Amino acid sequence: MNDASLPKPGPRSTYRHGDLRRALVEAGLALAREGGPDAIALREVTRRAGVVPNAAYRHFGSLRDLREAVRGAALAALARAMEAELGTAPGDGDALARARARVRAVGLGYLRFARDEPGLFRTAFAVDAAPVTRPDERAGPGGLDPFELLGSALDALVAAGGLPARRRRHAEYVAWSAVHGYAMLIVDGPLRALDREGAAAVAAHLLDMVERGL
Amino acid sequence: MNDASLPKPGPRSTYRHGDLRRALVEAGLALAREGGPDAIALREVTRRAGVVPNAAYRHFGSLRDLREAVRGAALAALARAMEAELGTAPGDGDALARARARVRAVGLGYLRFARDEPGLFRTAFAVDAAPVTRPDERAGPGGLDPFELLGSALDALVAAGGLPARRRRHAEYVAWSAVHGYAMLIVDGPLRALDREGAAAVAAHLLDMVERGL
DNA sequence: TGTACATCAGTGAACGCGCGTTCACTGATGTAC
DNA sequence: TGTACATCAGTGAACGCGCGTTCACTGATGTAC
Repeated sequence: MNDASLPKPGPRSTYRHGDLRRALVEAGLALAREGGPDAIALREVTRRAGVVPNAAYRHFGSLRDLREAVRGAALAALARAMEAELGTAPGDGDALARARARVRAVGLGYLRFARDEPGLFRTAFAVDAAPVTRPDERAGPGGLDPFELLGSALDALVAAGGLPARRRRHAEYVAWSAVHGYAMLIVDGPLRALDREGAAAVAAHLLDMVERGL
Repeated sequence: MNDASLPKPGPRSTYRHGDLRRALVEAGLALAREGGPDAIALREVTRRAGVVPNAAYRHFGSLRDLREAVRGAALAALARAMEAELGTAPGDGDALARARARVRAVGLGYLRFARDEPGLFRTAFAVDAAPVTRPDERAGPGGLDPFELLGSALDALVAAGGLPARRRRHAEYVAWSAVHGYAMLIVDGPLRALDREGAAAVAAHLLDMVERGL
């Protein structure tokens, strides 16, 4: 959070903060991690950043804008988790097997993030009347946001002959729905009670169904 | 809301309310319908019920309890929508076709409710640290809650030979996840932008996938 | 049938809280001369 | 290299708000005699 790029550690010695915008988003992420999207309060965020409440208004027009920035950062964290899982997908086998493995990895990364960071996951998909984030704010290191990562894995699957092109269009929404729903039920909902291995087994069945169903 | 069982219409003429508990839950449902679970505020609920704020404490121990009651009522409304859709499922064809149609109806009812009542839908699945509702509070007229309706449709599918018994266990979660995820993405999320017929087409594909994938 | 009384659902007033946002300010920083 | 100055990021104090919850109360209702 307070990384080495800030002028000095501890209580600020310089009058200016240095990188307050970033610090506010980081504090917002920490709150979201702990308590979900509703836990992001302007006063608490500035408190954690060691700054007076209205200082936030130099960087965000309103609480809403701050929340939106935090939401973008949560989406970027999700994208990062998906990319990490993609990185472990096997590179051997034929093109079709590799493409299938990548689609599966996208789903697994999504589910892993939901399980490990429920607060951030909920934040990433929080309702907000004006859901506009700058594309680069919600992308992972590869420059793609979570939805685009899925899209590109499906494109590769089509190219490898694993998915008829005419099914491509809805495939995106259908696959996403299945994985998203499971994530929600685990994170939020009635499936919270499932133990770790039960959850993993259901996840495997779910991804099987998506593969078969596409 | 104020139905004929209440002593008199308009401003209360009698000192006692008559059925305040019910009136509070109804007012909570109205708020949830308009603004989702977070819109359920004790003061606003009592205001709408025409009663002083602390009157609510005769019927609920805290705001949390009131919210939980409203959540149960939202689940019951969902169950009602699913039962309504089940009522339109074709009764002709062989047992297998009928069982399939019923599973599909369960999914369609769920999606229809999510589309028509997004606020109630979100309320029905709102996180709350102590998620305990009395079973009869969340059931539809048939006495089953939404999850049990799905379960019974799947049982019938197994009985009709449409689903291998060994797949029964996870089928519940897998099917639910797919439908729930789509509902969430439509209600809350990035798929809000889909128009009505696009949404219906994707829904059909999704249910196809579930049928095939099970 | 009439009266005294206990019950308890709803009243009225007040509490302290954290919130988002506003205003006029101040003083560290970087730039122009 | 040194000085005057404009900029603007963060300060300090205050606002009004709606919230959940508490307390002591009151008076309509139903019951016992």
